[in-house]
Amino acid sequence: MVTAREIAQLCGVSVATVSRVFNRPATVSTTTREHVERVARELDFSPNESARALSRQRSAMVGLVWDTDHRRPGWRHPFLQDLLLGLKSALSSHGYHLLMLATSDDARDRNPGVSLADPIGYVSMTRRHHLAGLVLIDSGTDAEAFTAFAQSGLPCVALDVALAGPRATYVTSDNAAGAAEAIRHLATLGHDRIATITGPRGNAPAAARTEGYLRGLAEAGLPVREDFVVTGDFYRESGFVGMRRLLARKDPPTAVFAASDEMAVGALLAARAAGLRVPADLAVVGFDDIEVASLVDPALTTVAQDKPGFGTAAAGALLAMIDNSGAPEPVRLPTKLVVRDSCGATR
Amino acid sequence: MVTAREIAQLCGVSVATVSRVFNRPATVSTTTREHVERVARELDFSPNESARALSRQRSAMVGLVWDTDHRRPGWRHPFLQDLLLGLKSALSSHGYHLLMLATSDDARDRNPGVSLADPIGYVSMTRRHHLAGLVLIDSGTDAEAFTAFAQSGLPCVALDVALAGPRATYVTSDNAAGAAEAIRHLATLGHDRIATITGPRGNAPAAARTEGYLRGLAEAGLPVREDFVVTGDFYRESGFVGMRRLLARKDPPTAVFAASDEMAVGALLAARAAGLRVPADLAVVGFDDIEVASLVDPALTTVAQDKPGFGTAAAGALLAMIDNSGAPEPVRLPTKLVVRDSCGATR
DNA sequence: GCTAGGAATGTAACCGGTTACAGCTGTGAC
DNA sequence: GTCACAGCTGTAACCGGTTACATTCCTAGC
Repeated sequence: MVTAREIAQLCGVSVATVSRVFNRPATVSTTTREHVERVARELDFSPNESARALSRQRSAMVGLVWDTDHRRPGWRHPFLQDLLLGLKSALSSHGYHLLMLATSDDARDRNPGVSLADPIGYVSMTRRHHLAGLVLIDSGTDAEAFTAFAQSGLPCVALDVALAGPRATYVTSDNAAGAAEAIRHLATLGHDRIATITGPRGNAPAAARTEGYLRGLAEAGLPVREDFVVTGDFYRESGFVGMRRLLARKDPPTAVFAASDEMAVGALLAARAAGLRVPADLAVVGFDDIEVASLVDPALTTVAQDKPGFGTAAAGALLAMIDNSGAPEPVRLPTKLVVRDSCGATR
Repeated sequence: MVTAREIAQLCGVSVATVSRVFNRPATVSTTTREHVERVARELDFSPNESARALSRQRSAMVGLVWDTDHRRPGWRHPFLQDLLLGLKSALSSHGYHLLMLATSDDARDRNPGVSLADPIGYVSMTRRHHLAGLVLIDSGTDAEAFTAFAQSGLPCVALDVALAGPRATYVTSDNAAGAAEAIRHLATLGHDRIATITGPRGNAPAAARTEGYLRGLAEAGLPVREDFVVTGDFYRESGFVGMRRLLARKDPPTAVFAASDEMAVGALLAARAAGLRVPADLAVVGFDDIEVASLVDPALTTVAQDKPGFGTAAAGALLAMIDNSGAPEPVRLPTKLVVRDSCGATR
C-alpha cells in the first residue's frame, strides 16, 4: 500500500503538495503537478479513504437505509435491483459509494436499549461513518423515523415518502398523474363503472394514486361511487379480497384500477375464481410494471414507474445537496401507461 | 460528536483505557470498566469508524461486488433482495456493514486506463477502504476477475462461482442434487422422454444442473438422448427457443427440465404456442423458485433455492475467515423441490 | 523484609491523509 | 531600489482512535 508520503519523497516535494495535487490541482504549478501525477500513476497510488474521511470529517460514502418491514414480512420492494443499480452508478460517477446500513431488527437485536431519538441506530451509524448523505427507502415501518434525519441537517433523499428539511428532499413517481391516465384510458375504452383497490392508508404513493383515480373519473365526467373504492395494502391477497368485495356490489364494476401490480394480480385471480373473463367481462389495470406484469395471463396493463430513474434522481438530488447545501425541489418522475391485454384495448 | 478523549477526561482516565474498555474489556478493572461504560452510554458515545479503521488498518466493512452484466443487459439476479437481507442481517449482528462497490462499467467510465491486474478497480477500492472482506456475486462477466481477489489473501466469498484461495470460498446451491431430484420426480410420474434446457456454457451452476439431470436419468434407469439436451442462457427467450427446438424432434419429450424458472416460463409459452397443454401434454419443471413461478398458469413446479440462506451462509463463511484466517469448506445449500401444477403431479 | 511478577493504567507514537499558516521567490509599480 | 502582492511550497497541527512499551502498584513467595 503506497502512501502519499512515499510519493512525496520520490518527487522531492512535501506531502502537502501531493495532497494538493489531488484536491486543489489549481494551486500547484503545472510541472510539479504533472510530475506527482505521473509518479502516483506509476505506483498505483490511491489515497486511504479512512484517513481522508478522518481528516475531512466526511467520508465518500452515502448510507442506504432499507429494511424489510417486520410487520409485513413478505413485502419486497417492487424494483429494488433497478433502483440500486441506478443509484450506484450515478453515485460512483462522482466518487461516492453506498453503505448499506443495518437497521431495525438487526440493530435492535444487538442494542436493545436504544434511544428514542434514534430508535433504529441510523443516526449513530451516520455519525460513526461520517456519511455524506442518506438514501431512505420506505419499508412502511420507518417512515416516521425518517423525519428525524431530515431535521438533522444531513443531506437526505427519501424514496416515495414526502420528506422536508434543511437539506432533505424526496423522489417519487407522479402517482396521481399515472393513475389518472389509467382511468382516462379505461374511460376511453367505454367503461363507466370503474372501481379501485387502493394501497394502505397512510402511504403517500397510495394516497396519490387514489387522488389520481378520482381526478381521472372527474376528467372523464364519471361519478364517484364510494362503494367502488376498497382499501388494500399493496399485497396480492388484498387485491383478491378487494376484488371479491367489489364483485359483490350491485351493479359491479366493469373495470378496476389496482394501486399495485401485486393487487392487480390478486384481482385477476378473484375475477377468474368468480368465472369472469378478463378483459371481456372485467378490465384490470395495475401500477408499477413489475416483472410479473407481462407474464400473467392476460398480460397486465399497468402504469410503469421509471425504475432506474429513481436511483439516478435520488443520486442527483443527494449530490446537489452535498455540494451546494440547500434542498432541491422534490422530484416527481413521469410514469408511462403500458397497455397490454388486461384492459381490453388490444383486441 | 463526543470523542473518546472527552469520555476519558470525564472519567479521570486516559484515552487508552477508554479504548481498552471497548476492545479488550478483560484487561480493565471492573470498576473502571463499568464507570467508563456508564459515562459512554450517557453521552451516547460511539467510536469514529474512520479513525478506528485508520489505526487498525482494517475497517468494519465488507465489500459487495455486484454488477449487471453489460453483455446481457436484461439480466437480474433471481433473488437479490433476499440475499442482501440475509447478508446484511448476518453481518450486522457482528458489527459489519456492507459497502456496495461500484465496478465494471461505472469504474471503467471514470477511469479508462485501468490496470490489467485490476480491470475493474475492485482491488484498489478494497485497499482504499481497508475492507475486511469481499462478497462476490457473479454477474457472468467478472468471474474471471474474481480469482485475482481470491489469490490476494483477502477474505472472499463468492456466490455461485467456484472460488479457491488462501482465504476464499464460495456458497452455492446443491444444484446437481436439486436437478436430479426434479428428474426423479418426473420419472416417478411416468415420464421416460425427459429433455433439458441448460444454462449457459461456462456457468458453474448451469453445469451442475446438467450433471444432476444426467444423474437423475441414470438413477431412473432412463437413457440419455443427446438431442434432448439444448443449451440456453437462463433467459426466458432461450427457454422459448429451446423448447421449440425440442418439440421439433422426432419422438419429442413429454417432460422438460429447464435450468432456470425464466427459461421454464419460456418453455411454457412455447408449449402453448405449439398448441400443447401443460401438464397434460408436456410436464415442465424449472429451477430457482422465483416469484413468478407461482403466478404463471399452470403454476410452475420448480427446484427452490434457499434464498436467505445464501446471504447467511456467505456472511458466516466471511466472518469465519476474518476471525480465524484459513478458508472454510465451500457451502452447498440444500434445495427443495416445490411441486405445483406444471409437472402434472397435483391432478 | 525483599523481590519477582502480574495486573492496571498511563505515555506517546503511530495510522495517512488535510489544511491553516508561514515562508520564499519573482514580478511589476512607483 | 524598494515594496506590495501573487504564486507556489513547506511546516506542523490536526482528525480520533489503537497499541507497544513504560510505569506504578499490589500480592505472593522465600
